[in-house]
Amino acid sequence: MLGIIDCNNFFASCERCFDPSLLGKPIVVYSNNDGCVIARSEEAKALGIRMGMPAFELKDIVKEHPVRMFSSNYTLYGDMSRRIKHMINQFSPRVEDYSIDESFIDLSGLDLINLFDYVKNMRDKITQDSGIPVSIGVASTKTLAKIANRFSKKQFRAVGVFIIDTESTRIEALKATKVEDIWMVGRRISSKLNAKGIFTAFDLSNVSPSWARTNFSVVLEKTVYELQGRLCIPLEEKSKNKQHIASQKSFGSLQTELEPIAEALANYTARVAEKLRQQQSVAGGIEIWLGTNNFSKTDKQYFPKISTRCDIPTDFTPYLIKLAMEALKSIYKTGFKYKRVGIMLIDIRGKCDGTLNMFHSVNRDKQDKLIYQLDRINMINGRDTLKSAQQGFSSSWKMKQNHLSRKYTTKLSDIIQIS
DNA sequence: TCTGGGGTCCTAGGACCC
DNA sequence: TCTGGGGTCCTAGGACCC
Repeated sequence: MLGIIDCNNFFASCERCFDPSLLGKPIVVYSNNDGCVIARSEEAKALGIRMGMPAFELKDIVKEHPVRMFSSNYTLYGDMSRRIKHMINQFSPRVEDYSIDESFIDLSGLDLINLFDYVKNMRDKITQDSGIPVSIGVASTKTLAKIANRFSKKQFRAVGVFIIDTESTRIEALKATKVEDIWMVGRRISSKLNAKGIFTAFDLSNVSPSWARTNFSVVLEKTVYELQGRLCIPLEEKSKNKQHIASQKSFGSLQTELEPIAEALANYTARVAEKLRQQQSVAGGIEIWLGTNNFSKTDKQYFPKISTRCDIPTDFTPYLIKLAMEALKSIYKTGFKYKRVGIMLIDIRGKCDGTLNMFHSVNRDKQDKLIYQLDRINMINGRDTLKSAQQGFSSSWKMKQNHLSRKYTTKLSDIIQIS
């Protein structure tokens, strides 16, 4: 058996955790730029606030009801996530870190008679000790465990645990689940399934896996097997290194000049390079893109993209920034109102198996020592204490965060930065 | 006026090899 | 008039996840 532990309304719960006056109140957490809703408390859901709802559509609801709004505070959520994962590790030797608010756990070897007690205790303890309510679904496959988790939230909220451990429970759960609510079945696939007369998870569990593969994909084939109780998607304990590392953000206001866009891009490049070094990799190239506001009906649209290669695979921020600046200049054109810029590191590989260029004489040791000291200084003193001049000091491009909460759980230097 | 950001895997088609 | 068969690698786009 395996389980999935999922934090309820995670971002909203994190905000509430540090402000008891928010108990029982509708809370929403906004995306970057305070653009749209990405998390809601139960009370907010009850008011009809939908996931992804643009902020301006909330205006009327907010007038009528005291909705508390928050800009997303990933420093806080990331740290809470780290704490909860630490607790989860006390309950199972094998854990897969699946997302910021979800973990799969191996529950094999537990006597079935005690399974419920064990999981229930785990759920209560984590909820109590972290201050974030969690729900646990348990079954023989990941796909079924996800369905069990939905049940634990919907039908068995007070308990917070649901286990699919008998054939009759499995069938009952599948019959009560629509295809669009199955993990790995999105909007496109579910509407195609509906057109073929398949509406519930139970319907889908009765098709032949090879039919699913022929008519859809190997992904849906695995889903069918997993609904039948046959494990196809194993637990992955070791988190793999990223193959792409990207950063893109919408500007706080539309930009027309090159300079602020270049400054923003230099900052995003510094971020992705930092992440690259954290996983001890180097990148063989970069991809840069630029975009106008695609929601606008009147603005001229322009979405250029370009990729370039490094002379030798590298993790050296100044070099990557230089490359990014050259790429940006080659796609930037005047006469457009730009909404976002982004960078992706591509062709990522381990630092040690990076290829050398026999015609290139860069002193890598020197670069490594320099960037190591930069990372060290920034870790101790706070992000961007030491940075590239190209990253600049202007703020015209920076995102809107008008409802940001405190970084309650992390270092002083971070807290000082927001004030 | 105002609509997020960061990922993965799979597949089809093109370009190339012998 | 009639022109093979078996591969690999790369890329772009689609679908999905949180």
